[in-house]
Amino acid sequence: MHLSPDALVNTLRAEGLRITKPRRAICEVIADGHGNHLTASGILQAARERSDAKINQSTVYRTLEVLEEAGMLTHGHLGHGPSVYHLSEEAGHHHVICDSCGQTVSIAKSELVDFFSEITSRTGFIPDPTHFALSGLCPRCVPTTAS
Amino acid sequence: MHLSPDALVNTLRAEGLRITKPRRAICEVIADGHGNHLTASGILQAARERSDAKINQSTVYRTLEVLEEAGMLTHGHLGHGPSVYHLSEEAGHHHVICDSCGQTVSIAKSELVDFFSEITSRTGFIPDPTHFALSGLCPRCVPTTAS
DNA sequence: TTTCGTGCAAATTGTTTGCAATAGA
DNA sequence: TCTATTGCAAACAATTTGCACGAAA
Repeated sequence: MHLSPDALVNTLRAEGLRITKPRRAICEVIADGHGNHLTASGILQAARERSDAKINQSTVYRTLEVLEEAGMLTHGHLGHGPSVYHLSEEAGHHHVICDSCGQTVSIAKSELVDFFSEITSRTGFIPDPTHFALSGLCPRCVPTTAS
Repeated sequence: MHLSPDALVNTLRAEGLRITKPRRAICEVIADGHGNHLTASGILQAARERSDAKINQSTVYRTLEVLEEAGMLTHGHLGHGPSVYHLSEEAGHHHVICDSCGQTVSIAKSELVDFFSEITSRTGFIPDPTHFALSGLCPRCVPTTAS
């Protein structure tokens, strides 16, 4: 179901890029993090743990960039804080994040098609659901809005 | 139609806060920027131009914070780059931003109610349309998607 | 062997904070 | 007066960049 690290690595190879230890480790972390919203620093940490190579933060950013250009990876913004990354394959959902507690929930892209087609017909824009989060308040954080 | 600077200033006063030259200038800039997406540094620049007082960036941030707490101001994130600010009054719209050229378009909140109520019934989340941007591609930047 | 990719350190950008001086109420 | 607010400078967090070395192809 989920992409294997090799799929990522092979894509890089197919692009004529070199496969290095840091890149391999980063690919593994990303492939492993299925469904999770990984941050650059989280990826760095995890990559360091699983590789004996010395890995630098800038290498992580550069590799993420390369993977994004290859179309394998997508990043999004969940409000404040660092960007989050996940496989493009798994990007078929919309993030909803709680302003108050940070909890996130996903909504399948298929449930948004009506909304998106409406936006397109109204504005001409073609929405990219992989890149934006919808903020709001989760049930737990909704104030007992009396006052 | 649009809020006057005095409305902002008076709100601050009503909260027991002091009215200083920097604050007044910042309120003027915000009230004037109706509909625009102001950034902190843009506000600083404009405030400096219209006031003889020396205004510091940190004062801008602190004043924006105070105005947000007072419910007058809202900030949002349009993907990369700095946060954008506008009057809460004018926040009844959704931002759509082009990933490629940065052009933004607004969609009235009223056109999103169906979508939002669907999200609420599905997830329990209450969306806050003032805080998120929807990214995508504008008509001009849509590739002649043949391949 | 030839470049591409790396680590490192320093630069950038956006934002926040500590603190002593200042100026609203 | 009295304390909220300010300017300043320094701290911070996320990300980017220049550069010489090291290692994939």
